[in-house]
Amino acid sequence: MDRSARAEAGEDDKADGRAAVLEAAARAFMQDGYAATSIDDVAGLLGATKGRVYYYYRSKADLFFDVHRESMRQNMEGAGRIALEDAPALDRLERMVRAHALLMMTHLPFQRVSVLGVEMHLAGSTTPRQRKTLNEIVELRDAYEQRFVDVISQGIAEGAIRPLDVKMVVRGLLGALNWITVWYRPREGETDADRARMADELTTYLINGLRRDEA
Amino acid sequence: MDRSARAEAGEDDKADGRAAVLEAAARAFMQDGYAATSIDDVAGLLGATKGRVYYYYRSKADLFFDVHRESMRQNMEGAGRIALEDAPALDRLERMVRAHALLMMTHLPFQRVSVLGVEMHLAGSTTPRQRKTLNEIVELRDAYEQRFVDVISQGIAEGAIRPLDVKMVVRGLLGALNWITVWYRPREGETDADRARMADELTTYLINGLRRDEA
DNA sequence: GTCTATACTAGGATAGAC
DNA sequence: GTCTATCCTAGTATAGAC
Repeated sequence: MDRSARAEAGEDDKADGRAAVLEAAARAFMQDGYAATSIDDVAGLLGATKGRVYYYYRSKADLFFDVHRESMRQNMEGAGRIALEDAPALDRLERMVRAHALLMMTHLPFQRVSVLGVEMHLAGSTTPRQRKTLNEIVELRDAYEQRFVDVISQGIAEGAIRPLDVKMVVRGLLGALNWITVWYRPREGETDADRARMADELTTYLINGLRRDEA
Repeated sequence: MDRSARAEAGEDDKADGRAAVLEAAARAFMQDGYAATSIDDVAGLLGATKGRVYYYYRSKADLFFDVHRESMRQNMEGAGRIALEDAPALDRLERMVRAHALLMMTHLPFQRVSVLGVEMHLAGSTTPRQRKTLNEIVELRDAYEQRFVDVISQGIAEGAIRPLDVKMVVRGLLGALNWITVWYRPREGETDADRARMADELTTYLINGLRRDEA
């Protein structure tokens, strides 16, 4: 997708190899879960063997972490940044919600793995180095959620959104959206318009519950 | 909790032993995930060894399945049944939503394991017998979701709910509610009232988005 | 960079004593 | 019913050839 952007970067060769491994890992984890996925499975998706995987990543846990980090990056870049634009809060929020919904579908492997949680699979069994990475990821996620909290707070201040428990509502909102990764599977011949329709339907519902009634 | 109800049943001894193992398994799976949980871990929570666990369950997968089945039973019994009562659809729906939210908190170990999914962990590696059980569980879940679909459809017919894509909205609704198992952790000294407040806040938001505007 | 060994361990499952 | 002892496979990670 953003291949052309990186193509001029120079260090493409190494980065591409690594990215390919990461992509394969995301797909494997999505399908079977963390522990049920073997390094052989990941290599298999690449038409390669373990050696390749271990050349780029020193452990399975590191691979897993990187899938999470990448998905957080996608979210921040795709939806989080909208929070900082200059527009009415409710408009921004609506576009953030729609963008997040679409991200869940278009980047399903990464997003599904991320949604199912880090803590779940690596409780305890981490090295200090990995612990640090884990903390970074949690911070990224918190920062992302905070964007939603901020925009909704602004919407309340602007009078477009009724007063409510912002933190609780953000949890509900993101839960509804993240849940997409649980039920969504791309269908044969599905178009962008199909996905847009699903995202719109959800967005309408979730935004509607926030509006200050003015009908 | 429902100890006294079963106390007169007679076959209590065997059932209780089994239930204790199941409870321990739910807690273990919740904490570490399916694959990262060893049978020794489950036994450890009971202050016992493998032997006890294998006496009641023939495999780890069977244990996992039973956690799912139990959580589905809790949902149907606690929230699903409300769908069949005799009252305006929107009233029933509101109570179903609140009940489901509370179930997520009060039965967290079972519910969290269930939410994180069956397919995820046991893709492929199942015996025919287990495959059958798996299908039963999926059917239970579908039947439960259908209750929500039905009630919302009735609400639309009654004119209390605006016309919308019912299936999509149910996915959003249950996603927001199931997500509770991801962020919720019981806090020291937390009361029923605290949990009720959280459930109410979410319920208000999620029901609000469905209402036909009549302000 | 990528492969083919191979070492090493964790953990599911079973047999049989008590 | 519950335990201990044991078998056995799967799968992470590494070493070293190519």
